[in-house]
Amino acid sequence: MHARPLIRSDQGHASRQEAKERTRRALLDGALRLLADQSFSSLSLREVTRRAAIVPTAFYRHFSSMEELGLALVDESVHTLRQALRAQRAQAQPTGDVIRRSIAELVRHVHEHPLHFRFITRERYGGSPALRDGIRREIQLFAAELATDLARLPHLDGWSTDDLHMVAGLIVNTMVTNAAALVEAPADRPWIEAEIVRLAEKQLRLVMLGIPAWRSEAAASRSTLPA
Amino acid sequence: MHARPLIRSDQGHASRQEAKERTRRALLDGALRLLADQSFSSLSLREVTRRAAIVPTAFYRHFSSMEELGLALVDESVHTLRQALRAQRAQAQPTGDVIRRSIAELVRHVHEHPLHFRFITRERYGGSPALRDGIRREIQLFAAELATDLARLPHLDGWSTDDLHMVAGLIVNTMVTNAAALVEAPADRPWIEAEIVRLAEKQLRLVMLGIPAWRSEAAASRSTLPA
DNA sequence: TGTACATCAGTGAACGCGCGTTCACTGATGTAC
DNA sequence: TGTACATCAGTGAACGCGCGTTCACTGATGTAC
Repeated sequence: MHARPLIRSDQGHASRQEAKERTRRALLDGALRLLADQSFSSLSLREVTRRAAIVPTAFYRHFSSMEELGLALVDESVHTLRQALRAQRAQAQPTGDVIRRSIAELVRHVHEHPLHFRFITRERYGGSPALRDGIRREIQLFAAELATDLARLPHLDGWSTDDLHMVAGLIVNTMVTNAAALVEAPADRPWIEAEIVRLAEKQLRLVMLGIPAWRSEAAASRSTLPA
Repeated sequence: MHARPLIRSDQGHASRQEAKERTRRALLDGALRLLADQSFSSLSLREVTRRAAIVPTAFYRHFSSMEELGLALVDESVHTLRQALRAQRAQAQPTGDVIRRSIAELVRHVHEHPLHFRFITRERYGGSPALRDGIRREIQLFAAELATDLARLPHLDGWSTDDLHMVAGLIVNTMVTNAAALVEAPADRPWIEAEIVRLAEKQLRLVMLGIPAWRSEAAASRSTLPA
């Protein structure tokens, strides 16, 4: 009948809890490795637990369903990418070749976390509604952050919020599509990858060239209209 | 021991053969309807035959495997789209608002064949290697056809083949990504769809505005270099 | 035209298999006193 | 510090189910003569 103590002794450290965390990671990593070769919807709970070297029923100590595990994978896949892009933006002085540097960072990241990228790419449209929604939301978040950054560029002052979101969407779509092409490219023929990178750079440069023209068009139509 | 006759009487018409064709269609259509709610990899042979109202084993009279059925679906999904775009191109005089008209055609087509589009969108990255490859090939074909058309525009004479493919790739990627967003948009909230269309139009217009700038940049760098 | 035979789309029983989930359990780790 | 009890991650047997594929079959349609 005693109430359970609210304050735990902090000397016991975390042996049990650490072991649990290690198993959880083994489940996530095992799933991620299996997802290199198949879609999430065809991934079975038993396959994942086999990879993690636990019995199927122990799965439920960590996730209440495969879908919950899938959402955890979306979270961590997108989280690593967002961290990387934030880091890059922090050091972003617009010195010269911004486009080439952004793409180089994306390529580096795709190489560093190929399984995360493959997972996101595959499930962006192919997954369950919950997975798709999670990924869509994260991509929109990227676009929103990019729009905020764009708003600070001298080229784009005076642009409406709507136009900023439009161009951010175009850039993010182009990056995501090319990243998907990159991650699906056969690893044994590196020149294919180089070709994708080269074309992606050109595409983004073309978009950038459109920006000043758009601005003057908008300014022109604004100046001919009554306030 | 008689050789079987090489020339068949052509009066028997096609009753049996017609019935077989009807069952084949029932399999394809049943699969397509089921694919509105799930990915191809999680679609079972027995589900498909249930929809087509035949016994599972009869499936093999029409396809040797589910993968073969999947490839047939890719073929016919992309075929209808290519026909539509060819038709539009045939009547294409560059009168005024080309972008708005192209997008309107795409939207019309997405509405007319939603199941085909959803299937292509989902399997473009999520499917088996064979499906992905089939879809990738078809999209590249679109881009190549568009590049050929672009080469005829007065704006773009003097562009290199490589640059034409680059800009065609950018346009096709933007169209495909926006078409995917369209087909995944909730049908009960039509303003979301209108918003996607509006932004897609702006994005393509921005790309078009970049084209003259690109050309002069290329021309400039060419004129400063030795032939 | 009529008959005898060939073709073949679809049937239905059967198989072995991997699946998700239930349940009662074990035994090491953590906590109260 | 030592003891008695609580917690809980992981175990292992068992279940019912849908799956892909095999096989021998049926009977309507098509063909030869």
